[in-house]
Amino acid sequence: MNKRDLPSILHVDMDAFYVSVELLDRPELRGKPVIVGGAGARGVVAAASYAARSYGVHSAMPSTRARRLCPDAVFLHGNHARYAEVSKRVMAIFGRYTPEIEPLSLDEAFLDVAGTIRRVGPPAVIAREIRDAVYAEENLYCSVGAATTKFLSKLASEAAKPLVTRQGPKPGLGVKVVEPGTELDFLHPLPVKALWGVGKVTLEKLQRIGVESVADLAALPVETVMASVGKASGRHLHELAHARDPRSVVSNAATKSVSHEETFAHDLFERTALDRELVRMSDAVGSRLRSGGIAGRTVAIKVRFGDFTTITRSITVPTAIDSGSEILRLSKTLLDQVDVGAGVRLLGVGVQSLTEDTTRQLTLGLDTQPAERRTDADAAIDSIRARFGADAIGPAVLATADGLRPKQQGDQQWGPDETGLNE
DNA sequence: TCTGGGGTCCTCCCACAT
DNA sequence: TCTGATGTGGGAGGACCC
Repeated sequence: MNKRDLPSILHVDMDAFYVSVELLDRPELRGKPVIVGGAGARGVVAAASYAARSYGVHSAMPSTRARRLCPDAVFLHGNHARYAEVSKRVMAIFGRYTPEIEPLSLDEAFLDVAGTIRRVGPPAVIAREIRDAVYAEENLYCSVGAATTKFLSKLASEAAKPLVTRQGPKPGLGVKVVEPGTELDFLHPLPVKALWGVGKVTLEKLQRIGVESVADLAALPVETVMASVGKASGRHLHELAHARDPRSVVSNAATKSVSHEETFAHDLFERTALDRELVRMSDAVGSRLRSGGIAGRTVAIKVRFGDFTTITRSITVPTAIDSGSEILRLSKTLLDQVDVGAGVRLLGVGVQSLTEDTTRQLTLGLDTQPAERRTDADAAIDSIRARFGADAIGPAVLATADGLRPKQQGDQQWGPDETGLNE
């Protein structure tokens, strides 16, 4: 039997992951509406407990709106490092069943268990065992979908989730298997929005040609769909609507970009203030590149103004860089081209066109400091941070006002916190 | 309603080389 | 030598995902 005759692709999705991890440390909040996210005026909801969801609160919702919908909700700032640590242990549990793991985020992953069936049993049994193991070892629930393709398994895990009702949450299936031969019966009644890649804009385009359900989309000629939403998306969505998805589970996918961006509690108008933020962000991006053993040739900045219009500017250099000072210099050059007089709401720095070759760094004729010395300096910074912690050393320009702590991933994941919560 | 952060992928446009 | 077609890479913006 061909291995794809079995629903051997699993999608495992942790239930309300961030909130559930918080509840491990604060069991007194169980059953209550709890929201993890930015509590400030510009914050958003990262995760909501099922009790909070029954008030209509959902992730990506502005925190101000969530507070209006659910005034009694407990807001927690969140702890990215803690979630990453728990996630690592959960992924290790998956690893006992298959080496073919493709994490999508901290709280979900695809697993290819075709090679596990002989040892453990059919995919439904493997899914149940994984779910039980995660609960037994981490006291966390997850939902598991199993199907012959990636996107069907993802939809299946969604179907296995707890139900949100006005009366409160109801337990879900926990495990949902889409048996081969029943794919279209499962898929076609779903709203077209359920397809991966259909967001607000694409949904509106599809609705204009009369598409509401996946079945509607499948019934159209592919040319009609392509004319509506574009060639690549149209062909892709039409294939998905027929349950065709040849993508396989990719473990160890290479990172394609590293970036750091931040929304400020209040718009910044002064170039000096923006330059200080660039120093922090460039330092953070460089540090993350070096810790991952990668470097990149394209440096990009992102600027969002007070009216929410957003621009990006980028520059590509001949040789890959991973040094904070190099990234800073290029990002400053890019910011020079932007009129920031209108006030900046968000600033970001990123590096793309990544490669693992970090052996050579050139000065590119733009710097007065020899590249070799700068690379040595970066190495020294990295080793001091590794030994004494992230606060131990940092750019001198930041030392007076904000201490030395460099920006780290997840520091301000869900918007600026100006409320003093969790202080 | 008033919109975070970190990513990936797609599309369009332009410049340049062949 | 000039011109158009074509391919490619960079830059920018946008949609979408968690």
